[in-house]
Amino acid sequence: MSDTTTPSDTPAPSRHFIRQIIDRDLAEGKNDGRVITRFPPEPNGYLHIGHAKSICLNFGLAEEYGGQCHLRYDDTNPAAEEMEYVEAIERDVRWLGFDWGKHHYFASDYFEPFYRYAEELIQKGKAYVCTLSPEAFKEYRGVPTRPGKESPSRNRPPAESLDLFRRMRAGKFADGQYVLRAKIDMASPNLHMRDPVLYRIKRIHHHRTGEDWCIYPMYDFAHCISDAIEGITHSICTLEFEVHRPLYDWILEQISAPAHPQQIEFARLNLSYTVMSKRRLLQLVQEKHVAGWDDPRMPTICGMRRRGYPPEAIRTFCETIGVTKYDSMTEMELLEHCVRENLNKHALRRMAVLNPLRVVITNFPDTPAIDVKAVNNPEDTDAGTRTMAFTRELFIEREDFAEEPPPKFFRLAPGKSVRLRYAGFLTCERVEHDPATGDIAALHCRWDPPETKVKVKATIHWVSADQAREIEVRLYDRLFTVPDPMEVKDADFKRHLNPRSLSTVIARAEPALLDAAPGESFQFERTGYFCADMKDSRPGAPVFNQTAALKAVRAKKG
RNA sequence: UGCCGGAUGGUGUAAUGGUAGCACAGCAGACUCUGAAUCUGUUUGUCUAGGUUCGAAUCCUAGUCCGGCAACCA
Repeated sequence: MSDTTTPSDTPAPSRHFIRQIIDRDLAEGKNDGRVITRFPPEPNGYLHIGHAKSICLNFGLAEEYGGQCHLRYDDTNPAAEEMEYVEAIERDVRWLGFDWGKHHYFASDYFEPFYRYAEELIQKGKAYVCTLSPEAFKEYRGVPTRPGKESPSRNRPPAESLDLFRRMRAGKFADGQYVLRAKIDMASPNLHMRDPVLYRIKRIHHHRTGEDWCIYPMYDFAHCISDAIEGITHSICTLEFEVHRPLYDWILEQISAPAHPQQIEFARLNLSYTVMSKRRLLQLVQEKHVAGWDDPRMPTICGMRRRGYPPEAIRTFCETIGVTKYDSMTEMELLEHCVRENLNKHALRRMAVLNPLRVVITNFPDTPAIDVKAVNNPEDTDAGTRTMAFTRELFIEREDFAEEPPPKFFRLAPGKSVRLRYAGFLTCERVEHDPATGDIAALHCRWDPPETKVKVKATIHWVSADQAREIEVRLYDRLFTVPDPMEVKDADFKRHLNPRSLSTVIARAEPALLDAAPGESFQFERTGYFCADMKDSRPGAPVFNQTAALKAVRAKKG
């Protein structure tokens, strides 16, 4: 993919708090000046725009400081993890414009080291095999305001725990029968320090290690060690892991870890009019509220790709929103602004009429057609021009005509004139109604060539009725009707689903649009940005997804 | 009633003891063969109360409010 980002696309990077931490570390000579980050998705769902923020942060920081960013799958719980997701994640990260080079890892690659570190912990008396039932475990843990109780297993001699742990690995016990726990402090005000579970028994097929293991490490145990093994310097995660940091540090202090990375937390992205959790997105897919993970209405990376959002625009957005430590809700308008800003510069202009109204030119010259020259992109002279056939019968947008125009209506009305983009002027002489329905069936108009001096306040787009071809166009509105579908806890977010988030129309398009390559973006003049769908387009028969509408002042002013 | 974190216009952010700035959104205007884009102007802000200081968004104290934490999830 070409990098079309120009300096003006990208705001001057703010020295957000993570950059400041790294600057300070570098100044102090920490980590021998290395900056190694990682993006650690769990392969149990598709990536969304919130992940894009993390990807841009981690890969961006590595790039910026001449370091390295590892792509690592946090695949320590095989319950919902699948290779399908692994492949989708790679495609999405690459499409966003980032490259992990040879640094492509799986936490499951470290199952053996994890196990050895667990044994080390047991031998040091810092971990024990606990035989409490899950119910008892919960009760012993206590609540935030009350300390927990120590498990009877807590003082089990290391040798005995070691034996038990080895038998856990060997499959001698039932799922959930025993767990390995860290021996920390049952009275800690931080629940995560109350002898947290390190390993559990789960006989589940793992997407990479198959049936090799029946015990799997927990996130807290696996993540810090993975970071240490890979020599990560700055382990950047979201705010909810803040309370896990003492445990991250505790584990690395107890074992003979090769390094001790620094965990730094930032606020995850919230975007208005959508939801941002894999669980809820999965629900939308499974319950068929959308057509799949890559439905263009989804906030997933693949959905946005299909929608026609350029990766550069997403990266600009991620830089623009900044990085902080407090929860916020970013307005969808900002993302759309970044998308339009990019597409305005790069998308070729074409004409398509979404809701056609027939126009018959009463004084058309005695010729089948007149060739008119149209500019492909006024923002980019290199994009050249094209020729369009202007004919006696046209289609114009139904909303560009008003039989009884409201005040400040600039477009066509009985007796009024309007400019046709690149093709002279139209003056409405007669309105033809459908005798049965009374609907406007056609307009009979006088035409004046471009060189005529006609005073008009608007220019409208058009297509030749003979030459235009029918194309399927999908128009999108926001997925939800409210800015924060999750605002009311425990309520069903799906009740805010917008029933009109998708509408399909058959539009009339200028012939040049038929050649659109899947994934290619255009501006339909005066209408919006549209992208030829990558899945449903056929050669010569593209299907267009609306990427974003043009800002429509006319809606307000009549 | 516990612990951790946080609070700057409508929204997202910057300013790290020295003129509260930028972007989005809004509004108004200019320009325009896209009512787009572009350009110009503009409304709106430091959670509260004390304190330190010549000077506080920034430091201190107390309070208020918000978020996270009680999976053998990540």
